[in-house]
Amino acid sequence: MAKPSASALVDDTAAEIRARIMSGEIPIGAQLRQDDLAKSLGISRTPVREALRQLQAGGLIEVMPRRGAVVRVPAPWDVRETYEVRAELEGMACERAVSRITGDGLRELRRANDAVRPGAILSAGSSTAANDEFHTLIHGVAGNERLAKVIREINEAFPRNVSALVLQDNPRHREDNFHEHERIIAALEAEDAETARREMRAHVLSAGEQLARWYERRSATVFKG
Amino acid sequence: MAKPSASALVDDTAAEIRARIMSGEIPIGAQLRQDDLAKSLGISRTPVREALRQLQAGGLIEVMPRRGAVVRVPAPWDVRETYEVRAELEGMACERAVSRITGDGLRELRRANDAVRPGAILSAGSSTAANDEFHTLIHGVAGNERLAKVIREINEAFPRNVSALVLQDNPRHREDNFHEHERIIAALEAEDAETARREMRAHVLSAGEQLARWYERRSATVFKG
DNA sequence: GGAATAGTCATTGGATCCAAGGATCCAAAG
DNA sequence: CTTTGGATCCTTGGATCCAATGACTATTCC
Repeated sequence: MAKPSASALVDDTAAEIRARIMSGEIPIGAQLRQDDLAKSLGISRTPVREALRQLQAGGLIEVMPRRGAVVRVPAPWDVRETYEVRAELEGMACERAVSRITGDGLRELRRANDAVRPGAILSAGSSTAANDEFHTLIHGVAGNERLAKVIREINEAFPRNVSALVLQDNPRHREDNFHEHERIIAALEAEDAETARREMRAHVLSAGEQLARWYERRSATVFKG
Repeated sequence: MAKPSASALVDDTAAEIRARIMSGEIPIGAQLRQDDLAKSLGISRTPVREALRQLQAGGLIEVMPRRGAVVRVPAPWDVRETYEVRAELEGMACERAVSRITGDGLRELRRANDAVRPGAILSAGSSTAANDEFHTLIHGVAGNERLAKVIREINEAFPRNVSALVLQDNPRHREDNFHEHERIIAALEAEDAETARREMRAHVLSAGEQLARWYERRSATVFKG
């Protein structure tokens, strides 16, 4: 799928702003003033505006007419709904991967997952990186570009650093994560499509539930002050 | 899900251009010059540019840097991939609808489908309209906003008038369509989630196959001259 | 006569300019 | 002291201007 890439500058700008939000450098709920971003990137407001519109289409930010843009604060129910959809799609990808994956593919999955085995020393963010890699590998094997694209777009709806926090703060979740991945690999190896789909689905739903709980706790804290 | 709606003008512009493409007024493969669109809409090029970028994000058009935008010509394999994803999501929606649909909901579905029963007199485009309504009703009942949104976005990737042509030119397909809908309604009424999902999945896949074949015939014709 | 190159043209991309609208702050009145 | 009304300011949205680049054409050389 050849990316037409309308304009290098606008796309780069969008990518840069997205990265800053994903990394938490621009926090959830923060105001995004076009002039600030433009000066911070050394360009004029025009490409910034278009980039913001692109991010809005992805759902990462909200733009109120004449009132500016803010990084969207996901509601817990929205996180749950989104992860239900993602779970379905990742399950589909995993099922499709069963008949397509090779021995090399399985080895790669194991390697990606071993990086986060219980007891491993992890730098900040590396556990989400490994997690992302695991899923991306499966999307690649699934052999459906559109499917991969839709999942990617869904994942861009929420800041990535939050998922990192969820994993970092809870060794228990990290361990669960690891074992869920192991079960998925086992199902792929056994060529059990039904189980592969079910395990992946459960895995994503569980991750979504953790994320939704994190946002619930966050909003409770914010409301109290 | 409150739509932030960044700017009325840009969104309206995007909607207008999208409508023109969907209706076939702007044909597949046509060049889209910003200046023409701007003059045709009585506005400046700025909102047109942003609207085009929005349409590009949806995949309806392709923008090559410095070379302008064209209405994307979907490749048959792309149609098939996309409809596989859509089939999965519509199946999910249908499964979820089983436990949520009411008697009134079932009646509405029957009414929407009866409009296209074999032998009914149909005006141009009304069969796709009825088809769209049938699916939209189910999305509403499924009770997952994000799911409905993702399906909507996927549907916006291909011009709508082509689907209309596919149905209009083939009474046989229209009839098949009607019976597939009937089976889906029956499964919903019987509260058989598994069957509802399977029937909807098959229904969407079949529609996708027809659409892909249409594009195959089209490209064959074009290449011959 | 054909091909290559240079020059012109058309169209997009980015910057700047101007208008419009909402928020905030201050003052005045109840 | 509180509330309401107005004025000012800040930020975004749309229009216009200028630069950059790819396409088309004509001319010249082989």
